[in-house]
Amino acid sequence: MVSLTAPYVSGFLAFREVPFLLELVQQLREKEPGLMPQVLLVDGNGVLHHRGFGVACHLGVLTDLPCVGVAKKLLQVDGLENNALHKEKIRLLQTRGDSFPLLGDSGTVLGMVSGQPSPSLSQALRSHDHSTRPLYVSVGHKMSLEAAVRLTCCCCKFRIPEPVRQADICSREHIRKSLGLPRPPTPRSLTQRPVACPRGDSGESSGEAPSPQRQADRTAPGGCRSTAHCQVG
DNA sequence: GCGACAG
DNA sequence: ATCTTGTCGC
Repeated sequence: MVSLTAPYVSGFLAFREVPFLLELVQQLREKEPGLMPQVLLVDGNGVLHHRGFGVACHLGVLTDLPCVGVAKKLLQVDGLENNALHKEKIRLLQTRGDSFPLLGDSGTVLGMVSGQPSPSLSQALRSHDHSTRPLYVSVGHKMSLEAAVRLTCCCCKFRIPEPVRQADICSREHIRKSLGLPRPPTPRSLTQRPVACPRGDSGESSGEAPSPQRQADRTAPGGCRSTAHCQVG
């Protein structure tokens, strides 16, 4: 468990979370090199950012590991808007793996919107609610957007990629056990969790979702939680 | 009051 | 992020 001090400010997520994620990767390098992931799925954006350098880029450069930015909401930058047209494109995504590029005013493809990862989920939501939300995938470091989208999609059992989802679940559980239920008077709890996946030769590559390996949770003023996950191809 | 808002 | 409301599926 760690304690964050920097507040969350849109556009500056990396300054709040990268220090701790980087430390975890470094600890893994020296203590469990065999568990070093080949790629990290980061809960946030890569080049889909105000300055073209989101948290996934930061972590990638500092760790020298391939990174993918996976956001749940569109960061409206470079002219990109979560407007009616955008929503219509999302609505047209029909099957698992369907996606469309996010082309900014600058002419740069900043990322891809990935459709319903789960067939069952998409069908259920489509029949009753068109609000099924996509994932916003962007390049973080050392990987093409196409590969990033494919990898992300392959990690999805449900909407959120399993490495990210498990880190989320585990960190919440950790906080629940150590701090108990959050109380209104006290600062909100915030967590952060990186997940590591073993390389193919380890017993884990049984074709299943990468299991969460490590997590670092931290509480801070204004708490929040973020995750960096790693996944093996 | 309204729009924005990665986590 | 967190919270609330509503709906469907298991």
